[in-house]
Amino acid sequence: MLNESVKVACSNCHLRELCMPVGLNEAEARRIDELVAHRRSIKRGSTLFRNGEAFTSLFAVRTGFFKTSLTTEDGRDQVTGFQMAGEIIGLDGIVNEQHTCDATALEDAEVCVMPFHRIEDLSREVGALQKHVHRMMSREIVSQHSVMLLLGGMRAQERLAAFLLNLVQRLQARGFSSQELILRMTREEIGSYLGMKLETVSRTFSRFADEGLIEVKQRNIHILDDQALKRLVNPQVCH
Amino acid sequence: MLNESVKVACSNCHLRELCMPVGLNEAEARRIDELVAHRRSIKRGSTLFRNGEAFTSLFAVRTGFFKTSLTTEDGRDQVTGFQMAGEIIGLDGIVNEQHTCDATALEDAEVCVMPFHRIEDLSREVGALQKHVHRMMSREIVSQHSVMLLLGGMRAQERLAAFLLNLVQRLQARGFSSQELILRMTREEIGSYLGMKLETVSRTFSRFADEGLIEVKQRNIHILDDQALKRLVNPQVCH
DNA sequence: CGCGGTGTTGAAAATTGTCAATAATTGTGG
DNA sequence: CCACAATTATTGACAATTTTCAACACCGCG
Repeated sequence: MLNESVKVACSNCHLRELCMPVGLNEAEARRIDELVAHRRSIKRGSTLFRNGEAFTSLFAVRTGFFKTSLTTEDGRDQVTGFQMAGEIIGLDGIVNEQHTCDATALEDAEVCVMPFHRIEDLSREVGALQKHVHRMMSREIVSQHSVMLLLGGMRAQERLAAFLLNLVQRLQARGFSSQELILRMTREEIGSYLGMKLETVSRTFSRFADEGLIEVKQRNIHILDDQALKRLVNPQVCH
Repeated sequence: MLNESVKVACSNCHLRELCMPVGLNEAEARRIDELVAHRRSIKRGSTLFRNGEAFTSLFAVRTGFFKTSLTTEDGRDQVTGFQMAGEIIGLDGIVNEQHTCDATALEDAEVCVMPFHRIEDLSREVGALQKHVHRMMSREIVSQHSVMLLLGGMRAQERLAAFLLNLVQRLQARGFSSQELILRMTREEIGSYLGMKLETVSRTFSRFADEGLIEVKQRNIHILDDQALKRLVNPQVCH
């Protein structure tokens, strides 16, 4: 018979390698379980938080798929990331104790709610957690550097190829196929993230399909030639 | 009579509001002083660290001006940021204990070297430091979101306007003029950061000058109409 | 004074965006 | 369950923006 506290325990969670530190002893693992206050369900299309809301917690995605996005005063919006199971949302809110973007569920989702004061308290005592928090934030910074590389220096084809490869790589780390993927976002959202218009995204998909690199059936993508995609991203290194 | 330990004390540093937590009591302030192992001078054009080097320390810029940049296998490079006095360099290295970019001095510079293990040890004891580290990293993440907005959705004019406004705003926070600035970087480096070619940067400067928004004399920029620049970045909000 | 790095400018080419029409798909309410 | 509306996706033609290539000017420094 399971009670609630067992149900939300990180120590039993199949995602723990993704969102929690590794190599904890049993006592530490038990304390880590206290981090998650509760779970929260978010329906597709609704938001986990919005720009301007008070920041209190980080969120670990348990199931589902999110986007984070900014909306400027003049109505443009920019998708800043897509998050899948095991990834952490909300780091932007720490600096001013206020969220600076919207986090929207692209399919029905569930997150673990981790009050940040608990994370801070506990990471003062559990060195592995402290290290983990630092690494999480640093990883975010590094991965945004890659996005800058993508947005700053690449053409539409290269961007989309890099995007697809990044998605399958993350899906593969979660036990999914490295050839098949279902896009949870629209062409417009992909375009926003990649700095191109939805029509260009669509055309580039079609072009990849024409060239036999992928098969596209709406949001289902079948990767036929991942080597060719990799060569697109990194033209020089063509074996 | 000053000894070395006084000389490198953060508590006496005029930049401490920029790079250190505020509201410390005296005992805490004394401990913070231990963070800085020493100072290091970097000549213009040489690097503070390079991609692949072991990460051991964060660096606070004391004087001078840096860029951070990535170089891809196929030789493209992307400037990921410019750092001035009081700003922190090296957060990218935390995740894999290895730097993932190059940090190059654009003018003769001096940095405070803060071994990261000391930061971690001390932030376990001094809550204000822990908070400060978290806020620094979160701030970096948020400001990169703005860069994504810039690279993803803006045209050349808007990008350059936003870039200039960001620079003067940071300079102003350091007590410099909000109309005059000297660019420490080449047009090519600006272009890399903003995702455009150096020729486009040059043309856009000339266009701003033609329209009376700025005066350009090589790397000296005089901002004549900051309101117009702001309107360029945020077209809708035109008062 | 000349040299190398840096910056400017022009003209043509390439890429991407815009606008518009149409198709496919999904969700909703009868 | 079907039909309709709304959303999402594809494609074409044309326009706008940016890049590329090239020539030349400028500056600082030995």
